[in-house]
Order: sequence, then structure tokens, then C-alpha cells
Amino acid sequence: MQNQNSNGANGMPPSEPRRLNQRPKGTNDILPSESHKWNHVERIMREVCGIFNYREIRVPVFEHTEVFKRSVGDTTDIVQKEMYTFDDKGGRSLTLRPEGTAGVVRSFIENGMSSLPMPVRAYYILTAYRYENVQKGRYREFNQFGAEVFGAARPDCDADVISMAQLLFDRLGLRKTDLRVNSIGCPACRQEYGRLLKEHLRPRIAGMCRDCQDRLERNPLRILDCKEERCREAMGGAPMPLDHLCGDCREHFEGLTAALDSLGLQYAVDKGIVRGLDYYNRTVFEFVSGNVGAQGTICAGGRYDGLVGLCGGPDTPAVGFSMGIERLLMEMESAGAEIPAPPGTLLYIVASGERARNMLRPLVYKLRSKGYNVDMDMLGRSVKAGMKHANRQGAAYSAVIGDSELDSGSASLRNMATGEAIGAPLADFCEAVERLAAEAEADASERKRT
RNA sequence: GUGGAUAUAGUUCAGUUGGUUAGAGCGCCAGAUUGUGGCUCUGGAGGUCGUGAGUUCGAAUCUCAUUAUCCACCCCA
Repeated sequence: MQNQNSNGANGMPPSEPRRLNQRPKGTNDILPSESHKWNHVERIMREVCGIFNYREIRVPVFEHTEVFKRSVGDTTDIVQKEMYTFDDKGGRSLTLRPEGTAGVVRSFIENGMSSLPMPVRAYYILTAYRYENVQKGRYREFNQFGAEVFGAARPDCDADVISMAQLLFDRLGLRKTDLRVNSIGCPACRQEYGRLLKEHLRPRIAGMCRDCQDRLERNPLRILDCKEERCREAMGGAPMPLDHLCGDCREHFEGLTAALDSLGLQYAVDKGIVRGLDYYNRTVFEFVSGNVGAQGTICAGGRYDGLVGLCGGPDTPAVGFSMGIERLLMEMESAGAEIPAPPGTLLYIVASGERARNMLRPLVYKLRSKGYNVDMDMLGRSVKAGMKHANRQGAAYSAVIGDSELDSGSASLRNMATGEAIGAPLADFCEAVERLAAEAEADASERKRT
């Protein structure tokens, strides 16, 4: 068969020119027109974390593959089929982080943080990577915000962590997030529970889906999470982890609910919540909302008392959560949460003629170095087109400065909202602009108060 | 890994039973008598119709493959 075109032949991946301007599947550009939303959300996260005495931790985008295998769990889908794993040129197996906790725990151990005064509180805002099929609220590169507390075993601490997530939602304007809590017990009660569950399932397993048949031996807890109708039916009357906790775990869970009650937090006990990562024990919780398509879980967390020890550190209790920022933003969008607009242009100057441009260049820079958002024409547009651009850019004020202003030594500052213009001698133009800025600020804070 | 839908300008979309030079709104650029925005009017730029093959005298339109996007399952934030 003849093929004169070397690009895009049958079965070939997209041709090179096409790849050059197409982002990889499951990645997103955060455009200049929307980055202020991210900045807003991240700013509030940092504020709330500050209030709760968390400090930011930044960990590498990639780790030794073992770090994730060990902590996330060898049998999980994440490790088995979703990790971006590669060998570097030195033959080391590295993996792009599929979540945040593993790297934080590694760092906690490596940097001897267990000898710091407890509890150690840390938060992170990072990207994570999972090779999955893309759908609404689920991407291959995604952003996570998370918080971890090390060294506090009491259930109050679980409630403390949950209350931080709640305050964050409040401050982001999310009123309708449902908190669900559960306990999946410790390894001891889980072993006992696993036996009971298998007993319940053995006579019914034949009628259940393939996945659940596999799960029976590998990870029976996951069967609780299955959405297949026939499996849910078979699970009717099945024992639930929460009903078969050991004494200590029971006490811990009661301590948690008591603490949540005392904080006045609304929650529902949901015996069906399990976690997809192996490291959790005892407390697990989720914040759920219905506006992100099928991906309703906006925040998920729980306790992972065994993880630090499992990764080679001293036994250290820990709790934490993480949330997907993309999902959070979708949720805010549909909840109509207010997101403040980015700061706009105070003054846009239309420069007419080379003489004016030369005079204005340092003037604009001087105003900018004082902190004012002042802009001038960069394209040599006509006065009319320049005004049009000032309007589109949302400038509060505009000024036209050309030969006649230079000759008369005076320009006028035009209020773009009202159309009125006030005179400003070029000799103290900066002072006039500063006065306008002060007024605009006063107006803004006035408006905020009412 | 599985299933469904979709792919035409920067963007949102039209495009008849296959027929000549593929259109519109918005956006962008420019103009509507001297150097002043928003409204209106006029003009302009911008498209190998996702890619590759096939059927046909002729394909944006029909067939197949492929890639991508969206949604759902699985799983998860």
C-alpha cells in the first residue's frame, strides 16, 4: 500500500505538528483568565491552615517507587495500574506521586520530625498524577490540598482535623457539603471482622459480580463499596466494620462523635465508607457533594496510625485528609460561591506620539514602583482605539497624553465609570494618581462595609 | 481495562436527499471628517471541515480505521 503522507498514517499516534499544540490527555491549562480562582482558593487554604497552626510542606513531584508501593498498598488499583513509573538514567525506579501523604510521611521520617514537639502539623498544595481514564472531576494531573497531623492519638485530634476542613468549606462559600464518618477499626479487629464478612458472603458470592469475587480473598472490605445492584443486595444484613470494633476502637469512635457533637458539626455515620488506600485505620471520613458529576467526594481522610512505622519510622499515630482542588472549584462554581475578581487597572494611559511615549515610559514605571496598577498603550493605537482598549481592560481611569498635553503641561484623568474628567498638571501627575488610588480604595472598603 | 456520545474559524454553533468559492453570532483588528471608551453601522483577518484510507464524476456530508474530547462504569481527590 502506498502512503505518501508520513504523518498520521493508520494506527500511528497523532503527528508531530499536532502534538506541538495539544496538551496530553488528562492535563489542564489554568489560563490567565481563571487563575485568580485558584489563587483565591489557595489563599483561603493557607489562611485556614495558619489559623489551625499548620505549616506548609513541599515534597518532590517524584519519589522512589517503593515509597508509594509501601504506603498506598501493593494491591490497590493506584499502585497496580495507575502510577507513572519510569527508570531514570541511573537505573532508579521513580514514580510521579499519585497522592500527597506518602511523600509527606517519607519526609517526616527522613528529617527526624518525630523528635519535634508533638503534634507536628503540616499541609500541602501539590499536583498528583494517576494514569486513569478521564471524566468529570477526574484528571491525570490533578491538584490536591491536604493536611496531616502526626503524634496525636486522641479522637479529639480527628475532630480537630475535620473541623479545619469544615471551616475551609465555610470560608469558600460551600454550605452544602455532607460530612460522613465511620470507623474501619484497627488491624486486630479487621482480621476478626474479615472472618465474619467471609462467612456472610460465602453462600452468596456466586451471585455477585466478578470484581467482588476477586475481592473476597484479596481485600474483602472493598466489597462494601461495590455499586452493583446484585452485590448490594447480597450485602444486605452483612456485618459492618463499625459493629465489630474492638474495645479500644469503639471507644475511639465514641470519642470522635462526642467531639464532633461538642463542636456542633453536622455529620452522618455511614457504615459503608471505606478507603481506597491501604494505610487507613479507625476513623475514616468524607465530605460529599452532588455537583461534581459522579465524583461526589470532595474531601476524604482518616487516621493512619500504622503508616509511619510501616515506612520505617518510629510508631507514630497520624490523621489527615486531602481534597481535589478541581472538584472543589467545580463545586464552588455550581454553588455560586463568590470569587473575588483579580485587581484591575487603576489608570490606562493612551500615549499619542513619540514625544509623549518617551515622557510617559519613566512616569508609568515610577507609578508602578509605588505599587499602582498603571498601564499604557503598547501598540501605538489611535486615541480612539486606545480608549476602547482602556474600557475593555476595565481601567478605573484613563488619560490621553500627547503633544498638546505636553505643551500645555496638563492632562485630564477620566473616570471611566462616570465619564467625568479632572485636570492633573503633568508636574505633579503622580500625586494626582495617588489621590485617585486613595479614593478608589476608600470607595471599595465603603462598598465592602455595606 | 469497558461502554455511550461527539469532532466544522480564537470561541459557541449552522451547513438540506453527497454538488461549484464552507457560513452566522460572539471575540479580534480597522474605519464611520480634526485627539476620547461603552450603543449602533461598515469593512477586514482567521478554516488542509481532527487524522488516514475507502466508495463516488464529485465527500464537511456515506463506510472503515485511528486519535482526541465529553460523559458513565471500574477506581478515586
